[in-house]
This record gives sequence, structure tokens and C-alpha cells, in this order.
Amino acid sequence: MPEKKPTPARRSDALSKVRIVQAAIEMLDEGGTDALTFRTLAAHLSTGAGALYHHVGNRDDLLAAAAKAVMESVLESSSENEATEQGVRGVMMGVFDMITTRPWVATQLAGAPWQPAVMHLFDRIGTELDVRGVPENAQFDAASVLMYHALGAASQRDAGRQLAATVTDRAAFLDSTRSAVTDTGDYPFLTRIASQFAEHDDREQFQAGVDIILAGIDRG
Amino acid sequence: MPEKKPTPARRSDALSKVRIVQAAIEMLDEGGTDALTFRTLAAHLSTGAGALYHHVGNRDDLLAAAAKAVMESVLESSSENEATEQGVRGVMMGVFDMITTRPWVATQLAGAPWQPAVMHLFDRIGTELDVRGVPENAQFDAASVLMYHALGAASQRDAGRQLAATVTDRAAFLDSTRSAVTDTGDYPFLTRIASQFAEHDDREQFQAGVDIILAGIDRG
DNA sequence: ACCTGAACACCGTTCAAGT
DNA sequence: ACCTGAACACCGTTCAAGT
Repeated sequence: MPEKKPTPARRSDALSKVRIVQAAIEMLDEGGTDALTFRTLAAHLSTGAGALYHHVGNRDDLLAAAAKAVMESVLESSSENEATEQGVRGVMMGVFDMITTRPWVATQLAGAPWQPAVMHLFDRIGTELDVRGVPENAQFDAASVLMYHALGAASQRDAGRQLAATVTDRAAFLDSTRSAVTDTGDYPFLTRIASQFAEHDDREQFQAGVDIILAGIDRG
Repeated sequence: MPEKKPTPARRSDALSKVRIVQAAIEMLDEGGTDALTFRTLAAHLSTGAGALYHHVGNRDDLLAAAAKAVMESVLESSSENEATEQGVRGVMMGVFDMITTRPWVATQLAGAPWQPAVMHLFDRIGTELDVRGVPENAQFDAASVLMYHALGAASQRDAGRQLAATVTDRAAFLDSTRSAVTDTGDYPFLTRIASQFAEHDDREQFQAGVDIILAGIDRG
């Protein structure tokens, strides 16, 4: 009788979509969207660039698959983890935190919103709204606002990261913007709330936005 | 007495930032973001690609300038035109309509949200909220939600355009997505509201979102 | 079937050379 | 100072050739 080798740890050399996506996520986490090229990714996997096309349609396809994988893990954990908040609010904050941790997802979500990752989130938001008791005929509009809020925050977040490289201080940036655009007058609102702007916390502000939207939904 | 030639129509040959931005906007309107390369733009202006760098920092700078110019004209017209709605609602719908007309602006706004075009819009929203009577300490959060809503819609809109090239029917796309992702279960919410999804009007939905947010703000 | 890696058709950006 | 356009250092994608 031949002995059964316990999980032979068989050489994970063979290329596959999941392996490629996994490697892509690692590179994206490390260096952002720009750091992921088919050449560097191929080198990372010890193969040729052309080989990737046997498992992945193209670059957009790969990025969408990476975002989908990450989104799924976030939506899972927010429904399982006891510590995190439940409901729509929990889902929204879970997405926000993911975007903060992995800014490249923000670019990806905002750049191609009909991709699986976004549809997945949209469906989850709608489901949570149903549980919340939002009337069926109001669910679509309600889910859309929340979706837009998440996408808007996503694009804002990623840009902040790019900005951080050149300008460390928000207030300094505001000043530079203000002085740079004197041709069309100044920014009265921004000037007035400059202090709030400097002190504000992105996460709290996002959550305040979610609460405003929920209040508007519940009033309906 | 030397005759005054009426507007000598002097050869507008000299390169300048405004001339470059203007030409860029034309090309963007015609073929979207991808259609704008420094080579084609230079050819369009009958000059060399390198010449552009004497007036424009780089490609991002050019796109930001184009978006800013377009945004300014929108914010002007929405405050002057008697026919269009006034207030925050008017500003929001004006932006939505611009994005519909020029999808490339959507990509630009969502891709680099701290640019002048966005700050301009943000300031305008805040100003309108003040006029509306929103308490000062609530204005920043309120302006942010509306801003995110606009940015989220922007990214969604542009992607829709790209999608239209391959998939004409929304419902068909939904079906394809649903069947393609059977590994994680189906999309219960999307399935349930599929009919609303097929019939809905993007503009009305965006406006419904604005109204939900405004209701949430006014409740505060 | 899967992989290789050179080749193709592009980019944005730079820079010596001209005017 | 402004412009030219070839050159540089990259891309994503394709494809003949190998196994």
C-alpha cells in the first residue's frame, strides 16, 4: 500500500490566475498602481511577461480581479467580526478603512466603477438597507447615494496620498492653492473654515457623511 | 490718420498656456482622455511636442488646467443663467450635466481631487450652503458629502461611457456579471431591483441623491 | 497547453541644436 | 526666449519559436 504523503506541498510553480492576482496584490500594496507593470510582475513570478496573458485578459482585468479579491475579504470580515460595527454603517466604515490601508484600491474603484468589486459592494449595501427597514422603492436611490459617497471618498483618499509626497501640511497646501488662484477671486468658504479643515479627521468626516445620508434616507 | 484696422485678427500663432489648454479641451471633447497625447496635441498646434513644456509643466498639469477652465465656466453659468435652478441643487445639477457632456472631466476630477477644479467646486458648494442657512459648524461636513456625491457620480459616469462601447444594454451587463460571479453566490439585491435598474434615469437618480443628502443636512 | 522573450507600436519627457 | 524633433527610458500587448 503506497503511503499517503500528508499535503505533499507540491511545488506551487504552475502559473494560475489566483497566483498572479495574489502577487499583483502584494506589489500593489507595496508600491501602488504605478509599481505594477507586467514586466516587474513577471519577474516577480520568475516568468516572461507574455505568459501572464494565458491567465489574465489584460492589465485592467488583472486590476479588477485584485480589487474584487480585496473587496470580498473586507465584506466577509465586516459581517463576521464581532468587534466591528454591523449594518450599513459597518460596511461603509470597513470599505473606508480598506481604502486607507490600500490606496491603490481607491484608484481602481473610482476608475472603473462597474467592475465586480463595486457591484459586490453595491449589492451588499442594498441588502443591509433592506435589513434596516428602508422601503423597497427607496432602496435603489438610497444605495446609490451611499455608493457614490464611498466612491467619492475613494478618489479623494488616493489623491491625498499622492499629494503627501510633495506637500506635507494640508494648511500649507490650502494656502498655496489660494494664492495661486487669485485670478478668479479667492475661496471665501475655504478661508472661513480653514481652521476646521486643518484639524479635521478624514475618517470622522466620512462617517459624518454616512450619518447625514442615513438621516436623509430615514426621513423619507 | 492711419486707419484702425478692426481687430487685426493678428496671427494667433504664438504658443501660450491658454491656447494649449483650449486646444486640449477640444481634443478631449472629441476623443476623451486617451486621445490627448503630447504628440497629437503638438501636431494639432503645428509645433513640436517639446515646445509644450515651455508653457505647461506636464500632462497632469495640462489636464488639471483644462478641467479648471471647464469647471469655472459651469459655475459661472449656473449662477447667471435665469433658467437654471439656483442654490446648491443648481450647482450640483450643473456639474452633473457638464460631466455628462464631457466625460473626460469625470476621469480628471475623480483621479486628482485636490486640483483647482475641485477646490473651486467645494468652495462654491460651501458658499451656497451658507446662503441656505446651514449652521457654520455643520457646513464642512455637509459640503464634503455633497462633494463626494459629485465625485462618485463622476467616476460612475465616465465608466459607463467606456462600458457602452462593449455592452449596449445595462440589463445584459447585469446578467453577465451575475452569471460570471457564481463562486461567491449571487447578487440578491441587484436581482431584486433589476427592473428599477433597467428603467432608471441617471440624472434623476443623482438628483434623488442630492435631495436625500439635503434632507439629512436640514434635519441636523 | 503553456511558456519564453524579442519585437511592435506606442507613451511622456528631455535636451542638444537651431532661430 | 522660444521652438524643433530626435533620442531616451519606459509602457502594454503580440507572436513566432520553443517545451
